[in-house]
Amino acid sequence: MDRENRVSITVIRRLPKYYRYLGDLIRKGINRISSQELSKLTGFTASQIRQDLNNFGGFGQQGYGYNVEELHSQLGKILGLDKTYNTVIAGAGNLGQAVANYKGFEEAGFKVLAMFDKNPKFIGLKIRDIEIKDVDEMEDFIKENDVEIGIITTPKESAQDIADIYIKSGIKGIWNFAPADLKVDDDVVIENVHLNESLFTLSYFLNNKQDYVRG
Amino acid sequence: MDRENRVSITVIRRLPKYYRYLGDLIRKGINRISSQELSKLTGFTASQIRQDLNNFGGFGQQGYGYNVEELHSQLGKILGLDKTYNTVIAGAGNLGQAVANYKGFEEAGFKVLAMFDKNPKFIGLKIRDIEIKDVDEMEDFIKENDVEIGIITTPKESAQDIADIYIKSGIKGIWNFAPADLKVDDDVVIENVHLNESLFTLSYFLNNKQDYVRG
DNA sequence: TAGATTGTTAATCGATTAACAATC
DNA sequence: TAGATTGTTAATCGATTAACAATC
Repeated sequence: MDRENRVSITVIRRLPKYYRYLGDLIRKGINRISSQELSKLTGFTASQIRQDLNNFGGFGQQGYGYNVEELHSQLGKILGLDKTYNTVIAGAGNLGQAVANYKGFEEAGFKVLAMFDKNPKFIGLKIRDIEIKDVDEMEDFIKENDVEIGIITTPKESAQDIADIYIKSGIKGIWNFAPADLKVDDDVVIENVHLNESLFTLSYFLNNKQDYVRG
Repeated sequence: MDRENRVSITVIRRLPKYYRYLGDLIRKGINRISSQELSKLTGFTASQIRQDLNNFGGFGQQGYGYNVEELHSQLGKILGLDKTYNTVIAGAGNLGQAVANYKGFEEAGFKVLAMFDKNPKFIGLKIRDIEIKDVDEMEDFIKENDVEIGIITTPKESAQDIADIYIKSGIKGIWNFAPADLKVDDDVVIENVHLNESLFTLSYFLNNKQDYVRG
């Protein structure tokens, strides 16, 4: 797949939502769904859903719809959730601990091997069975343990330094919670969780909801 | 501003980023910036930046650019950051504690008055000076304390119940961290932070980066 | 004034919606 | 078979980019 036919980011960002609802349906024992029913669940139009899915193949069947389990599994593969990833967390404060404690990530295949911090009060502690180590050991640890994803839950002042260590260590995917835009090599993927921006957006809509309600 | 000329959500979601960079510039003592320089910082095109800002007024000056402090202040007003908000957090686990501990939110005007949980092991504890109370007291507390924003950091199973209490108590803005889409009245604004979806998106791009790099 | 840069219109591009033939 | 629903093309809509006159 070259640039010409790569799938747009807006489509990709809808896939996890399909995946989540399909997982819910499996748990409810439902094994068939139409684009129209999926539309009701997700809020995307049926047309959009069919378009989105057809970027990756014809998963449906005319007159029937989609097999829930099959589609869930296909989307899992597309999203790369059919394998496991070794991750580390830099920043052992509450946010780092929250991520480390969240079992949903491990169930989805994202295993936190270790956490790192520079504050001695954290070093040596354990979150579940995950040890908090000195950040000075991070580079070696990543190289020795096949770590693919680096998570950043430090204050923004340290975020770029951590990113630099991650990249030097060979990490290609960074999940960044610090409110900063990190500079990284072209072949490194960054996904930002900018909580400030999210909160400020809420604030905007709270103050302007009359313009958007029933619009 | 009616439906016809309301500003699109894609524009709104860029505003916090402008706001953040302008704050950085103020701290650096820079008091003037052109759309082109702001483009370099943010990654949006200069044309887009001028279009975005002109949705709200002509903040610039031909031949000069934008006054940093003035633009920052205007964007702050637009985003509703020129006032303060009372908030509460439902869910006193790590994520709730992380939000409660994050001083950046308070500096931006979002004050956490209390946290609520149903687990007795949390009730009575304090995060900074924020008390964790029994969720049964939540409705009364919200009504008595002018709470405008409700934050949800519970597991997904409780999220809808919490949202229902929030709405019953008169809250109009919900910041939801649970991996669920909440059903709320039309006049209630929800901003979701879906960490799963973010992580899965990272996973997709990590597995398909060859298609997107240098694209 | 001359140079710079905005505000704004027009052109382009991309994403969403509508429609329907294909087909299970 | 008849009914249902996909896959896919065409039409529409909206967002981004380009261009330039206005103006500081």
